[in-house]
Amino acid sequence: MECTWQAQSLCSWNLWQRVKEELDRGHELANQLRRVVENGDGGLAEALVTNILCSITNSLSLLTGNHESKEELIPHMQAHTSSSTVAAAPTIVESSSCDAHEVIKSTERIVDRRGSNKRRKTSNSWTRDTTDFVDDGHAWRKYGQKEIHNASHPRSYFRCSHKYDQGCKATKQVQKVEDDPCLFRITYFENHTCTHSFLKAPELILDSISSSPREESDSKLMITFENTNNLKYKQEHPFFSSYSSTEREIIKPNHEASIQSSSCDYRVSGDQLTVFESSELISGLLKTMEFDHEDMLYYRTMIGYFDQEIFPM
DNA sequence: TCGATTTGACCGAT
DNA sequence: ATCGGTCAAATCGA
Repeated sequence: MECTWQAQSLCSWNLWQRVKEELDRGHELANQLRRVVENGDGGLAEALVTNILCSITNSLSLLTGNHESKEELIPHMQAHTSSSTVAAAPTIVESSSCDAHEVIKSTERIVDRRGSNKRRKTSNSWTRDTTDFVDDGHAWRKYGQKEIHNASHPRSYFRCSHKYDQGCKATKQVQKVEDDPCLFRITYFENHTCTHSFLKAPELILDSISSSPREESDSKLMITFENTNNLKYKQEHPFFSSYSSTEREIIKPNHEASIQSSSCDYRVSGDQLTVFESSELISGLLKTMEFDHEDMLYYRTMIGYFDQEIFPM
């Protein structure tokens, strides 16, 4: 079953603008990353990589209809640009964002503070509704579950696994949506300040899907966001934020690129971005979206930066 | 054995 | 007084 970008109501002009906005942002961030890597600022590079992934994640979320409002997209962290070379970047910073380089001033363990910090403020938080559990690359530890007044579903509480060893303050709450029990509402509080979680994440694999000589002239590139953590459904889910690679290939002009997530595949070919569902690359054709050449260039450039800068040969 | 989850208790905010 | 966020002992499972 195939449908075109224009034919689908979900692919409205506003949606297109938002996807383009995310990809533009990712493109600019990738440019920043290149300059940062050249200057050897590893910390800032890490923050930029995270923001680039936010852009891609948000784009994928928009493309798959897994969104309701812009506020539900993953907010970008504010990467402090100590270097003047990246100061001009038009990075959009959500109100809930926080400094990725923020240093935890005190990691001292508070003894028996149970019940403290109640009714937390909603600032510095963001919500996402999802039907599936897509790993966000962070390690979470469930620390509580509560029946909520006037809610038919309990709320689960998670904290970052590195709360104590690195003082990471990130937490999240997961609760089934009242109107749609198949939907999970995930509310995140505070950004991760841990560095370990950055290394743990599902994999972004640049995977050549064609190896035969015949196909070399028309070689394709697949980028796979693959959850390699074998996470339990009830334990893990959110978004990816880092990666490793098992195979890689430099993107060349006129190549076809595919992106595969745990729930969807995306293929970039010519002026089209094709979306497959449930990782069924061959049989699961669902949506095809038209892009103009400029946008495709942005997308390819961004993918190229991933390969060249994040996965150096 | 050890790390993760469960679940009742605790306690501050409303 | 009630609600909701967190703690921590008990329990589970690899």
